[in-house]
Amino acid sequence: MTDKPAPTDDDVLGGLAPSQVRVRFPPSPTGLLTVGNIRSALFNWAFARHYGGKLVLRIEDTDRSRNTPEALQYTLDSLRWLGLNWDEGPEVGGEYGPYLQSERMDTYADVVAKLLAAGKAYHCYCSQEELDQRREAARSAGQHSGYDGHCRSLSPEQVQAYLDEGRRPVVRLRMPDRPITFDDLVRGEITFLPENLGDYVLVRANGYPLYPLVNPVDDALMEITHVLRGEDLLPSTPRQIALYEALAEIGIGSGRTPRFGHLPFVMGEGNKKLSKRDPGAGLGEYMERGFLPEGLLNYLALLGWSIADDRDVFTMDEMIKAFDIRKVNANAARFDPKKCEAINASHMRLLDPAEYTRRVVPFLAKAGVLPAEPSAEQLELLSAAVPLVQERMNTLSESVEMLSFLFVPDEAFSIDPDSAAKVLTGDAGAVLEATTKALTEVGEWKTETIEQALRASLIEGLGLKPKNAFGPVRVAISGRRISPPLFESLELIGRERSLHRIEQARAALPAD
RNA sequence: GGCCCCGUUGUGUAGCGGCCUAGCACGCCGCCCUCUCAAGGCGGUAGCGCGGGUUCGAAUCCCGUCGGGGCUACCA
Repeated sequence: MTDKPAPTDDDVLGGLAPSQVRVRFPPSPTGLLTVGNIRSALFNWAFARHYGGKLVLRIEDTDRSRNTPEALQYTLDSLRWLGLNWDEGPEVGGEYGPYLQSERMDTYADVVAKLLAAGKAYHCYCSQEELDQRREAARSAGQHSGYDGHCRSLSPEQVQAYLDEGRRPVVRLRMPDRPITFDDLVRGEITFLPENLGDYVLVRANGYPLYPLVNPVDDALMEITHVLRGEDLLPSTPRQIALYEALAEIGIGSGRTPRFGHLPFVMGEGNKKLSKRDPGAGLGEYMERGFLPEGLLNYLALLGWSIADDRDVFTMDEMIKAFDIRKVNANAARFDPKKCEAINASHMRLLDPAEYTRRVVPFLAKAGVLPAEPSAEQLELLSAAVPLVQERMNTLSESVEMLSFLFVPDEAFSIDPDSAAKVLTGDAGAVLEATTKALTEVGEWKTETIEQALRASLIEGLGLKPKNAFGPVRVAISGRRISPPLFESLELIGRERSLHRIEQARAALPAD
């Protein structure tokens, strides 16, 4: 039996050699990157790396005031932090530059002139009011509300009349009068009928080029082969295809219409697309909270894609190897902060301890626990402590409160009041007294000997349950009820400081 | 309103006509381990939106329906 043929790479590549793949990520540097943006960037990156093609970073800054140099730099830094490196674009150059649209205005003007000369585009003199009026009329008649083609074939006299009225025209693309069908890489075949595709504006009356013009023009000129982007752009795809075809006919660009793949939305709470103002949407939060780039990326990859049916933690190298745009899901996914953390935590545990140490230093420094450049001793202590906390943390920043008691000088050491109230009650006195005695008598100051001494003294000697025996000691030396393992912690702190802290805690005990 | 996309447990997914009395992960609940918290182990909870077809057989194919979302700018 012959079923439908199994999809092959060639269905995606369409005759291209893998290394000819050129994809792009075109952020508009208007602020921060959102997790949705990042997911798009990630899929493009993984796609390019999978085939050994190129990832182009193009900055879509045609929109005036919203863009600042700082925002651009922040965007670049963010991508670097994530490790989503690009082959062409700002800071790395390339054959197809410039990569900032604001520096390509001459190109757009030139393309528009050619489009106009070839009759692919035309001037439209309709005023906003006239447009609104006719659109409203069409809409209430249950018709499509796109442009009605009013200025498609104006006579020279009519044009002159409009000009005499002082009207300034926009430029519209002449849409073909036939259905436009394309085979979406994630959704399959999609068709739009011509009656729903009005001629759209390429250039504003003030001469300013618009996104629907510059985006496809740059894709054509930069010879982009695959466009992977959010599904919000799906409805504008047939218009872009029409532009590509017009450009091809007048010899601009590669002449090849790229393949499209529309990625599902990343949604937030409720049922709306995650917008940049939603909490949890911006990359900044994740950086500050100490997410690992590989953890965040791994989670984001799971939103619409999966590497296997029984596994969801993987490295970016594994993703590159396995990534397949055809296996991307078409339905919108909700961002789940809990799972994002869980995946990140898995990567935290996977980290080499030395690497964990290196990465956690900035967080300890920021919290004032360590200097920006810790001493050799401090680093040694940190290295010894990392294995104790590594598997207990979801994010790097959480490590701070788990580790600070090791570094804080005695005079600055304090006990969490809540923990003290619950554990350091009057009858903890006996426990601490016995602890002091036992610890004083410990021979070699090692985890094992410490544990032995305390168990003998508190469990066997005082007949306490482990929880009740060690709780007060834990709070006394770490300041919190939740801490790294106790005996190891005692070893790291050293006998002097341990005894000192226990004395402090005894002194602070409520008298009863 | 019009056009388009989407629809498997709470969430993310696996599933591409029989392997599904639907797998995995997160979450949640319980148990074990245990010096706290984690980690780890074991078990549990909960799903194919609905209705028609097609077929010996449908989560899988078709149609309809309902629901959700997007687009509908001289923003990007």
